[in-house]
Amino acid sequence: MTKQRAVILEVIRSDMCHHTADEIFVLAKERLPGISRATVYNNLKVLEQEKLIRRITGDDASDRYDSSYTPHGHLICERCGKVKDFNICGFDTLISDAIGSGFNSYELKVRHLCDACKANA
Amino acid sequence: MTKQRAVILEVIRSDMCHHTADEIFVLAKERLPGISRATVYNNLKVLEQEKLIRRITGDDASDRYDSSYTPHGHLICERCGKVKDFNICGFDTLISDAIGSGFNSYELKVRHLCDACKANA
DNA sequence: AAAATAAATTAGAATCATTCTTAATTTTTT
DNA sequence: AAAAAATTAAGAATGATTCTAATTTATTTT
Repeated sequence: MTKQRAVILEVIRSDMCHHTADEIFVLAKERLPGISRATVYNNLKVLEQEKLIRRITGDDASDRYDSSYTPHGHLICERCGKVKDFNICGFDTLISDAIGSGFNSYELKVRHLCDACKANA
Repeated sequence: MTKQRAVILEVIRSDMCHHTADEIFVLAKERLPGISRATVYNNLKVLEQEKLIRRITGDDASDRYDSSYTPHGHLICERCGKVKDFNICGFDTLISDAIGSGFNSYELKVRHLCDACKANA
């Protein structure tokens, strides 16, 4: 656990939002001005392998990172793009009923219109 | 509905797999040798807006396209990247229980190791 | 049907996220 | 402290997708 890796993990944990790699790079740079983009990408990969964070693929081009590895749902507003977490009980059971056991993880994205966007639609 | 668009849709429908844009380009080119990559990308976007196909974001770099717009699960092999469909009954109910009604669509990806990859692991 | 307008297509350049390469630096082991 | 291994930095390379400008095709108007 190098100091670069520690800062990257802290950045991800210090905020409920799901940042992109580039946002994480900018935020890490504030604390470690010499840090390089490659280091951010390398460590994001390492941290995900170690199950300390989770990579989620949104609707836009760049991936985002979640401070929790435990799978859960992501509620994505189709208008403003905001991502909110949500939990579903009995979900693992439902999936293994459908496909049999032996899956490694899942990602669930639900698209909707958030309250704010619904208000001025 | 231009002939290019028709061919692209046919390519997607003629096969159970979920092709990447580039694969669709190559297959469309067999029937329409002059077709350009930009046309494929443009039409994939149009076809998705018209809910004739669905774009799915796999684990690898390029998106894939599904001949069915109706939401269902995708089973993705972590090693070879192959995508298989699966259906989950009672899923819509489960989601609306968790987040309330009013969602527009969802995407569910489950990661596993396919039989072929499990065999020579 | 000809002219005018609008929409779609093509080819390739541009972009953007991510990965790769190589050298320098830091950490760990002996 | 010397040697070996791992990590980092900087920027070049890659690869998927989007953009641009010119051309072609389709549609509408006269």
